Amino acid sequence: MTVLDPDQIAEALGQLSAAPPADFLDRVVGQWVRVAGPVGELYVAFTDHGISYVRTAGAVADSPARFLDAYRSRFTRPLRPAERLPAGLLPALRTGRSGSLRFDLRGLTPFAASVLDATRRIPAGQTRPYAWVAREIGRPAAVRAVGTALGGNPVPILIPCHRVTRSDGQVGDYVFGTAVKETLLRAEDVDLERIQDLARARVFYLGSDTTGIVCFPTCHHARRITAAHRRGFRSIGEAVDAGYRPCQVCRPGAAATA
DNA sequence: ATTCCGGCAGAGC
DNA sequence: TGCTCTGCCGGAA
Repeated sequence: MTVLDPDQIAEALGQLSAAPPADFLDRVVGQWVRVAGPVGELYVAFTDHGISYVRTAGAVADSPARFLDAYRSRFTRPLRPAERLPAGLLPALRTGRSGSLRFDLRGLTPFAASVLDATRRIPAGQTRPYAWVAREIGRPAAVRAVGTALGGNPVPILIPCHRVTRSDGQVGDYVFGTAVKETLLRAEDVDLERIQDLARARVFYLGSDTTGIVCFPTCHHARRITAAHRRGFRSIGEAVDAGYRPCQVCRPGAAATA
């Protein structure tokens, strides 16, 4: 075995510190930008893997310093100002469709990651219940845990947890408060009054008697049902008993086991 | 309508 | 480790 000379070691270390990889900074410290969003401005943090953290910048109290502090306490690392925006960020904010965005969601538990993955698939202008998310990810009884996971969504607005609402027709809670959740949904043309009117009548699903398909009220297909053929249901079981089957697009309930 | 528990994942101790 | 508590809920009473 060769014993290394201390001078050789020092020289080797010197070379290490003198020649870091060109992208070293990007790998260790993320960047942040402030951009216009649907509810005022947003702070957006990202790494070379994708967008990692989003907060609103609307309130006076939500200063850049507070954002940077919040980021540091959650990720235990700093941010530096970005030179340019993450690809696709502005179109995603404009359309509410974040399908092509890259996210850096390392650090989430597998459960939380699957919750966000299901949530991401809810189209703009539509809503799904917490219980729907739970069922989609194969944990139908983890309804409350879904709410907890969404409460920790590091990238709200972009991964649209505001589109997850309560089964009883109420919008439910939200990181930035129920009022902001309502504003976001109205901006996407969700008719909250109609949903609540239906809920008051104990209607949580809508079917078409011409197709025999039953949907969530905000499903793209439900919006096409003409009034004369529209029928409301209190539960999927009630709809199935009436000869309807759940829509395969919005998947409002377990498909009939033929 | 309201209230009350059950289910469950994760954080904190 | 294991135990306890809490939380963007749901459904039954």
